[in-house]
Formats: sequence, C-alpha cells, structure tokens
Amino acid sequence: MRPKPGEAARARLEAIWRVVARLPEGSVSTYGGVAASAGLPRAARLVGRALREAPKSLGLPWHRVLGAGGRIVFPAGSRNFREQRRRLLAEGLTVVRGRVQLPRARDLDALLWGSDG
DNA sequence: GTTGTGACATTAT
DNA sequence: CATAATGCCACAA
Repeated sequence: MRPKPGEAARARLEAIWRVVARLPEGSVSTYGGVAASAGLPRAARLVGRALREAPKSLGLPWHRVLGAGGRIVFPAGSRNFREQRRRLLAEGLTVVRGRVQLPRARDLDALLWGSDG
C-alpha cells in the first residue's frame, strides 16, 4: 500500500527539518546542500517551502541556510534579510553585500602562516 | 489537466 | 555582473 498523498510530502519536510536542525553553530549550508543531505537532490525549492512551513516550536536555525554562493535570498533590506544577517553576524560570520564571506583557503593560509607559525 | 509561482540550483550565453 | 532555459516539488487558480 502506497502512502497516502500528503504523507510522503510530510516525510520530506521532516527530513529537511532534521538536516537543518543539525547545522552546527557558526557554520552554514545552502538550499541545494540541505536538499541533498536530506536525500532530495535537486529539490532546493522544497527546502525553501519546508523552512517556510516549519513550526516555530522546532527552533530551526534557518538563518544558516543560504542561497548558492552563500547569498541571502531575501530582498536586501527586508525584515527577514536583516534578521538573518543579524543572526549570522552573531555567530561570528562575515556578511558583505548580502553575502556570507566564506573562509577561503588563501585566508586560512594567511591566518595559519601569518604569525611566524 | 494546464499554467503560474515560489526562502532555489545549474548551465549556457 | 545579468538573462534565459531547464529541472525540481508542491500548491493555487
């Protein structure tokens, strides 16, 4: 017997929620990445839906989910945009022009090698 | 059943 | 950088 319609969809949403809930503080992922980790490759849009439908009681770290290239998908200056940026900054991340400045290998080198390490 | 839209992604131009 | 095309899943009209 195949699952009733709506049940499978619910399962997908919950799978996505689980993945998002496991995102470590100070780290970030993307819609596509979350979808893939949830076993739903190429279902990035579904992740957006899932986050929108997510009950607040779950307390999901939705701010750690970004668009491709670490971009904040909300319209610049919108309430959600500022909220997300605020939370990201609070976790020690760097946000420049609506984008999370992901640590590059070069910078890490400079950081590790910089002081006569 | 088709069309349009959405917290998106990838590839090509 | 921007645009267009295609893919993906779900929902509303």
